[in-house]
Amino acid sequence: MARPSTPKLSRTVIASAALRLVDRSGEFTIPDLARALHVSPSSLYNHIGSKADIVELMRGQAMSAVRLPAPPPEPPHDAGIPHDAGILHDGGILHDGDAPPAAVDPDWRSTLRAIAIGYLDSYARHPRLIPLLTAYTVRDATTLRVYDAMARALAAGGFAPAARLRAVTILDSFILGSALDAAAPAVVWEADEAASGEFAEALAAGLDEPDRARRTFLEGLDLILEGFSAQATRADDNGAPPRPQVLG
Amino acid sequence: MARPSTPKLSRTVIASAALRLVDRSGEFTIPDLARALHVSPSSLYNHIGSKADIVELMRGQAMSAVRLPAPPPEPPHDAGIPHDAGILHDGGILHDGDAPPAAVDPDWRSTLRAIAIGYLDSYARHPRLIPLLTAYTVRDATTLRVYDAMARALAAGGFAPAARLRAVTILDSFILGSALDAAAPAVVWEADEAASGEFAEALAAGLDEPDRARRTFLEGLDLILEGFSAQATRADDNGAPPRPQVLG
DNA sequence: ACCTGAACACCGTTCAAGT
DNA sequence: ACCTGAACACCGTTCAAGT
Repeated sequence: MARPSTPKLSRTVIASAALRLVDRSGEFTIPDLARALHVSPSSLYNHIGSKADIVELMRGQAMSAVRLPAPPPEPPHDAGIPHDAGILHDGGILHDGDAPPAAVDPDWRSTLRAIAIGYLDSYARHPRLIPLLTAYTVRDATTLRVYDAMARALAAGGFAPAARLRAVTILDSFILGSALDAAAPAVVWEADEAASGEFAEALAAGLDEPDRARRTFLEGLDLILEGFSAQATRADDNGAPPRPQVLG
Repeated sequence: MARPSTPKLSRTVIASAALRLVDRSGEFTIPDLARALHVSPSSLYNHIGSKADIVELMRGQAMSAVRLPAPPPEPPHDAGIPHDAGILHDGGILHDGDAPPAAVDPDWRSTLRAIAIGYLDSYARHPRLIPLLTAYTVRDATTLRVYDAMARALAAGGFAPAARLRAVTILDSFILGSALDAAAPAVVWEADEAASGEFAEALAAGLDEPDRARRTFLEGLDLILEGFSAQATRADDNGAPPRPQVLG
């Protein structure tokens, strides 16, 4: 049986099987993967170029679960579309009501927050994948979509391009770092190390709090978002006329 | 020449050579490492247990460069520290004052900032090492020292144990994430992907700003520290005696 | 176009043998 | 105690051969 009439493999099927192996054991090898797919190792190379390729496929699969607010419908430049698009609300700041041109999201902060949480949750669903992702630069289109959604929300909040890049980077760094922390408990406390001290005390008090990683993430996220709001307001006070601008 | 009178290897020498390989190429193999040390591969196993062992040694070596504020001189428990008992409560958890805050650091925020920057810089000196570190849980004593220094500064700022753990975790996550971002540019922008949009605009504006990664890190760090200060002040207002407040 | 088996270069680790 | 060479099981990748 050399070539089956209907292909046994596809990039999607390979990525799913690899992700299952990683979820279970934290790693995967080509022979393992081939075995899980009832296929010979060399068969995989009809669909992928290298093992690193498979890692990128897994990244895409994990990220495709992030739900994003609908991007603005790309209006032709004469459109006076009443903007209310699929934006998430959970009670935040309101900006004054004169309608500026581009993407208007009066609740940009809640939008940003929802994206960040969805982004973290996608990682959290596959904790053991995360270390594998850190070795490579992102080329995955799905992940870029997430970045773009964050950038859009920030633009709506008045962040100029350079400030926007810094803000996305700050969020991305914090999210990835938090995912790593959640994946492997950051520290193994070994009794003989130093059983006293302010950090030991902190560990004793908080380490087995249920949902610790996620609650800590939310606290940090809100700290950062609060800072962004302050930046936006400050730029506002400086008198940027129609739209608040956080300057580069 | 089986056993030389003076050993050719040591854990330190192995770690240094491995770190040099990683700095140069982003990876290391046992044969490569042996070659760099003019030694046979099997010789290494007289000093280390496994390849993962070497990674931990490299982590320790990288972290040993972090300069920390001197820890308090461990006073005997009758020491007459004038304790102004400014323990504050956090989220309803009341910490009574039977153990006075050991170190009174009126400038806890600057201290924390200095530690965080030193921590990031240690990573930044060995960017290609970072991905290798994410696969393992920290057991390295040097790294624990850094956590402890951060916890001490936070305690001086009035953070109760549980809040202290959350704050250390937030900082650690952000620092590691930032180091990863600095190590590999977070995104390769490929022209055919989507050459327009708010994120593309941001990349165009800011991607080749000199020192981008570090400046972005500092901005995020100050955002987080500002948030910590606000938390401390808020807890203060809830009825604890006033504490010195440092503005950044 | 897609699967297979054989083959290759390479890796991490072990171990008996040497001093 | 510490280095060596030989050996082992295993890995990622290639490729001619089959349909």
